[in-house]
Amino acid sequence: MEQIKRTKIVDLLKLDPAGEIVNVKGWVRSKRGNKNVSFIALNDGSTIKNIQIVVDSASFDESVLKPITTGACISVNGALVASQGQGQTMEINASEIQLYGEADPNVYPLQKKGHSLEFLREIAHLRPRTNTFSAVLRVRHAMAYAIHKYFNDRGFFYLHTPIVTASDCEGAGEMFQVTTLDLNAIPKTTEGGVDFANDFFGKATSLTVSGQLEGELGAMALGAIYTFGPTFRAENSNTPRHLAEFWMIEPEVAFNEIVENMDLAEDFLKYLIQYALDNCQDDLAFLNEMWDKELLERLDFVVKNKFIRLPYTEGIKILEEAIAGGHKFEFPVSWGIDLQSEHERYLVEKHFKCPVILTDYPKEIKAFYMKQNDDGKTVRAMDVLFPKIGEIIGGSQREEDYDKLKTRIEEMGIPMKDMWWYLDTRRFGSAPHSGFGLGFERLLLFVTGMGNIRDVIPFPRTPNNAEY
RNA sequence: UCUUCAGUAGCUCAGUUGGUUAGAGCACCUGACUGUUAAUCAGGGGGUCCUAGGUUCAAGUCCUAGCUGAAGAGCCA
Repeated sequence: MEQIKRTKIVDLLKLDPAGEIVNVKGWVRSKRGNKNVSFIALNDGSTIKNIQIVVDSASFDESVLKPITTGACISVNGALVASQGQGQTMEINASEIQLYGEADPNVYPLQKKGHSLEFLREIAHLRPRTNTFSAVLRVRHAMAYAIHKYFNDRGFFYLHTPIVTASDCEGAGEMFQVTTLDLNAIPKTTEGGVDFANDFFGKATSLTVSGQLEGELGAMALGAIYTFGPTFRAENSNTPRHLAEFWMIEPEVAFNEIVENMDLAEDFLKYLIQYALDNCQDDLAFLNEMWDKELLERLDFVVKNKFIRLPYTEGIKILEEAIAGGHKFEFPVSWGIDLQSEHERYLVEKHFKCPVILTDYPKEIKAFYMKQNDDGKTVRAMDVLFPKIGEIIGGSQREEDYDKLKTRIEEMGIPMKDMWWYLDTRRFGSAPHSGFGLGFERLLLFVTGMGNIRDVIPFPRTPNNAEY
């Protein structure tokens, strides 16, 4: 086969189809035709679009064409010409075809017809070859890039916080233990507990549930930082919105107060969504057509409208008025409750029909590190609530006062021995600062319109599932 | 973890108040067709009805337990 430099399909489609000889390599999506001519829809992952390969049967031996089935990988040399057919502007008249790898149709699980997402989850090693997952994964990449670009352009520094952590008080849920101890012969202390003195780190360690506390250390030196890495929660959560391993973005900014934190969160989300609209048109158009007919409309709406900013106390009033007006909730509403999903959904989807930033929650239902308001009852928390997916961002202004923070830690029974380094930020050169956490896969749920979080990460980790 | 629903061909599903040999579409194989668009047309092969018990003359269908998946809830991002 003649050696010609390969052109990706995404680049090919920008060329003038004037008969230039090109090479494409990719995976066969379908082959159809008659005894005179065959049409191969070829995809190489560079775009959701296929290139049509036209094969004149007279020019090729049947033994060459037969193994070219759905899923096979081939390399094609041929002339890039304007298409005679209706469905595409250009196509390649094949002159040479090389088979890289066949895909026995009797056992290859992907067909040219559609599959259920549940079935595709069982073949996570092959599902990136489908239109839906390749589109989702390209959008995922674009969002990861846009996140780095957003922060870099604004002078934030990317801080790498540890994945293995010794603090068990990050306060965000159950943790996975990390150990090299022999689980069949666990050493015990004289009191009967596990003796971690001989463990790898000499103490109990876990996988991180949040990089926030370390992020604060960075912000108090570099001014503005963000983290973007994997986090782990050993919660037995079986929902379309939870993963045991997921990626989180956590910006932290010195001197920002709660309003500036809200400004940052809103601007950041709108930037990312606009970036997707500008750079992932083909993939979003496909997802809109295939899975969620209101996707583009919804993305456009979020970019164009101001988020509602609402104190928790006002939110409770609205919910109480709704009840007075005859609306039925499963859970009761009163000041001090943690809002249930149905309450958040009412505010976002029924009352405002717009993203909502809820602020100033009762301190009892929020984490120890949030800055206490002067009313003595609430803290400067902010949750960004989105239609369809609920809480997409959780954040706050942090308590910068050493004594107030220490008191709160004691009140909540958090072991002080693990917190000394965190408290040092308030002992030495403390300053107001704020930050938030954005769940990367929750963002992707919203941007792609997919309904289940297991379908926006290549290899989902959920309770009872760590295949691949 | 709780509640609800589901599990029948490779995939998506139908299968009546329990009643002959369990069906369809797609996929696959064979053939037809001079340019198709998830091509079309004709024919063919393909089943541990999730598993284990139970009720019954008779179970894909009813009951019990388990396994798996999904949706809702809790927790949260």
